[in-house]
Amino acid sequence: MTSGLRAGPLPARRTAGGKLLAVLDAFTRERPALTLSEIARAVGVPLSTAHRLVGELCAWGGVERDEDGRYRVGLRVWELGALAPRGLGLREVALPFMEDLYEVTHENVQLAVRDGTEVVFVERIAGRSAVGVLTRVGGRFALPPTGVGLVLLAHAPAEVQERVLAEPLTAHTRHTITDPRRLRRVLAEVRRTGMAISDRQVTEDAVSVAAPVEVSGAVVAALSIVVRGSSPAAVRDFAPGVRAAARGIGRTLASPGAGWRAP
Amino acid sequence: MTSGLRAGPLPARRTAGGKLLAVLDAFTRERPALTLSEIARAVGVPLSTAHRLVGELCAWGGVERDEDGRYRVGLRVWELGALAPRGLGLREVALPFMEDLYEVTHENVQLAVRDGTEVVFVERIAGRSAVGVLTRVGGRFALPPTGVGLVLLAHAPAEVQERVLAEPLTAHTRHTITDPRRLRRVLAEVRRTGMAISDRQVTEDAVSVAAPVEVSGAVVAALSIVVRGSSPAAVRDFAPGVRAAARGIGRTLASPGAGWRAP
DNA sequence: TACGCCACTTCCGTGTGGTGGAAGACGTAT
DNA sequence: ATACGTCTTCCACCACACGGAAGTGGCGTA
Repeated sequence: MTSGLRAGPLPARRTAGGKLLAVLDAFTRERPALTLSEIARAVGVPLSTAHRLVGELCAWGGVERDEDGRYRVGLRVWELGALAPRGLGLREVALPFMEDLYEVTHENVQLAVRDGTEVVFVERIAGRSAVGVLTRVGGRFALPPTGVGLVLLAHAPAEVQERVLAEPLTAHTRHTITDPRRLRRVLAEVRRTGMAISDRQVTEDAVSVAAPVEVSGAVVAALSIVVRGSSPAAVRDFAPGVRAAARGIGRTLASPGAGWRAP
Repeated sequence: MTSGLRAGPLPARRTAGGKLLAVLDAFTRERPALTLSEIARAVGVPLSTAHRLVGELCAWGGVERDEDGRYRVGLRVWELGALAPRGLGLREVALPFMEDLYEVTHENVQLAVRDGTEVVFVERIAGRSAVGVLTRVGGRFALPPTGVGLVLLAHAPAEVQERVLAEPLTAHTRHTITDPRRLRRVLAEVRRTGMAISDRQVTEDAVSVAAPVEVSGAVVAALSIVVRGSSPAAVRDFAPGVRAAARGIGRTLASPGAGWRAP
């Protein structure tokens, strides 16, 4: 294989197209509605340039204007996103299995994929009685502290693992693993057992158990259950169910020639 | 208000950014995976130009490469789409109401918004026993023949209604309304009764009843139930439930300062 | 092994269209 | 009235997007 076009780091050059995409990047979960001036500031271009960029996106449907004159992400982007195999495609296959799991446990059920050195949550079923979790559909989080993240990291390319292990591990609670050597041992354990347990690494009262979704040997996603608890024992009983559901999703993805391959 | 930046028709000029967006447009539900050559052909640019455009999108995360070397819509687009208020935002609010409706009826429940002169389906709950429908989440359809479309069209700006009425109405079945004057009368009826019934206008065996989702007087979406049947009587009993659920969604959208305004 | 074909990748000189300063319109607070 | 902030339009300059051409690698055929 040649060097090829792979997902790289951030767009370095300030090209015309890069700026257009930078405009979209300006929208976040915290700031989903922006004025033109805010966009110009975020992208780092003069107002007139931002005006032209936004005009282009607006004509295409990538951003929409509400009646306050502020801009929001447009329907066209959502529509395109529905074509992303790791987004809606994955969700559609996984949802029935997740619902079964929720029916049995009535706890939070989460589905996530890896993007670079982060988890992206693709779907979540949350009960009212279930423990509150920080994550949202479409949201990101660091890999090491989450159950799904441990699974995805354990089966990630060595290069990704080293990149994560090289940087300091931020502690969210006093149970968060911050020692790289300990994390290495945990990852080996995850590979050996085919599941991961995150014990109060994200919040003080939540424990999760996660399992890999495999398609022809490659781990493409991870499924987990999050419960209130203070030790791995809180989720042990759920492990077989999570693993079974994850395998079911993987099997369904592999079967119907829906073009599912590893990223 | 000045002329301002509003969503316009297709991007006319072949600008740098326009081509970048055109690359994304090349992906459809029918062709969700494309080779570089296919993209170049679809966009109408030389291979070398396509290569650069795709490289830029790839670095950003807008497209991803599977191991066959083909390109697919990337996770970043899906993630951004999750910020679209009329996409995931709407879905999150509406889903509980839709599930309630499904629980009671066990028929297809659909949520849609209008984009230009088409409906875009935002969410759908389908039972196994329910009648088969053509629509998918993220899919588009003409306004006049569908229940949700009638509702959205009836409450659309006059300019949009005239644009739809000016063009010939394509018949999907022998029940599809093709006479503009009759459509006008139906739309008036929809406004008067606060609901729409589509009687076998899309397929020969399906009838649907739809109701508007209103936020502070503006219709932002439409909710419907689709059942097997051969006359409006098949859905009459469901109408109150659909209207109630639609009102519930509208109320929830309006309440929590989640920034919901008319498009 | 040699050849042809196809899909992809890289390079670089040309000229097109992206750029951003400036000026004006509009609304709102002082 | 005056000042400020936001948005919109215009246009001359020159960076950088463009695409032809040449090179690479894989695969099937002879």
